[in-house]
Amino acid sequence: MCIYSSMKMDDMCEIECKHEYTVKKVKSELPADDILLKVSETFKVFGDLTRLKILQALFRRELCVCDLTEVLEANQSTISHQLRILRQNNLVKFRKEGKMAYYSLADDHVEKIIEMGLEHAEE
Amino acid sequence: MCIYSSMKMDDMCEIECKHEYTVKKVKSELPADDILLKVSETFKVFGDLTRLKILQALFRRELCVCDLTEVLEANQSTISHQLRILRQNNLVKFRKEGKMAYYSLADDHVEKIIEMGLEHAEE
DNA sequence: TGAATATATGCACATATCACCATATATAAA
DNA sequence: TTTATATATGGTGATATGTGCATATATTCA
Repeated sequence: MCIYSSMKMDDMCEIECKHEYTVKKVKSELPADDILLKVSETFKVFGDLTRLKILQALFRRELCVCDLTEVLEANQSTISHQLRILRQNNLVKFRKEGKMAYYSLADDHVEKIIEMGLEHAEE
Repeated sequence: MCIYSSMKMDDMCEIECKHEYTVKKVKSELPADDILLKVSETFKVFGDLTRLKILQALFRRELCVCDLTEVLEANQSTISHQLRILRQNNLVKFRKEGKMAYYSLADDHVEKIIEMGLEHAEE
C-alpha cells in the first residue's frame, strides 16, 4: 500500500510503501542535491542548439565573435549573449586582441561529454 | 574588416571577414543541424534537477512511481510528468505489474554521459 | 458492482529562456 | 578628436518549461 507524503493524515501516520527499504537505500546513495544541481546546470547549457553549435565550432579551432556569427549565420548579439553563458559556466575562455575577442574551449572534458551525446543521438 | 550579414547593403555586397577561409572550413565541418538538434534535446532532458534525480535513482535499481515519489520527496504528478518526458526521449523503459509501473533505464549509455557530467561538476 | 489505490494527464499559472533591437563600451584608424 | 568597427549588454516580447491541482484511467479487492 503506497501512501504519498501529501496524503498523510496526521503526524502519527508514517509513510508506507511497498519498498520502504529500497527507498531508504536509494535515497541515501544519491549524490548531494547541490552536486546534482550543478550537473543539471551544465547539461542545461548544452541543451541549446545555438550554444551547442558554438561549442562544436570551437572544438575545431579558436574563433572570434565575428567568425562565430558567420559560421552560425546568427545575430551578433545572440552570439555574444550565448558566449556569456558559456563563459559563466567555465566552458569557454577568451583572449582580447585589439577590438577582437578570440574564444576557445576551456578544457577538453566538455568535448568528450558532447561527443558522447553525439554518439547517443546517432544510434 | 568584419561585416555581418545583417549589415549587407545590397545583394552585390559580399560578406567579408578577416577569417573567411576558416569560417568556410569550420562551417563545412559542423555536424548537420538535425543531428545537433537531437543532441541538444537530449542534453535538455538532463538539464533538470528532477529528471536528473530520477535517472540517478534508476541507475541504482528499478523503481515504481511510488518509490520515486518517496525518494525525491516530490509530488506524484510531478514525477509522472517527468517520467513521460524521459519515456518520450527513450531514456527509461517501464513494465506494468498490476497497478504499479516499474521504471528502469533504457540503456546504460545514459549512465555514462551523466557520469561524465558528475566528474566535470566535481572538479 | 463499488470502493480504494497507483499512475497518467489536461489545465493553469509562475517562471525561465531565447532572440533581437537599441545602445554602451572599447579599441583602432583617420 | 572624430569616426568606424568589434563586442557586450540592458530591455522587451514571444515562447517554452516545470509544477501542482483536479481528474481520468486502470487495476485490485471486498
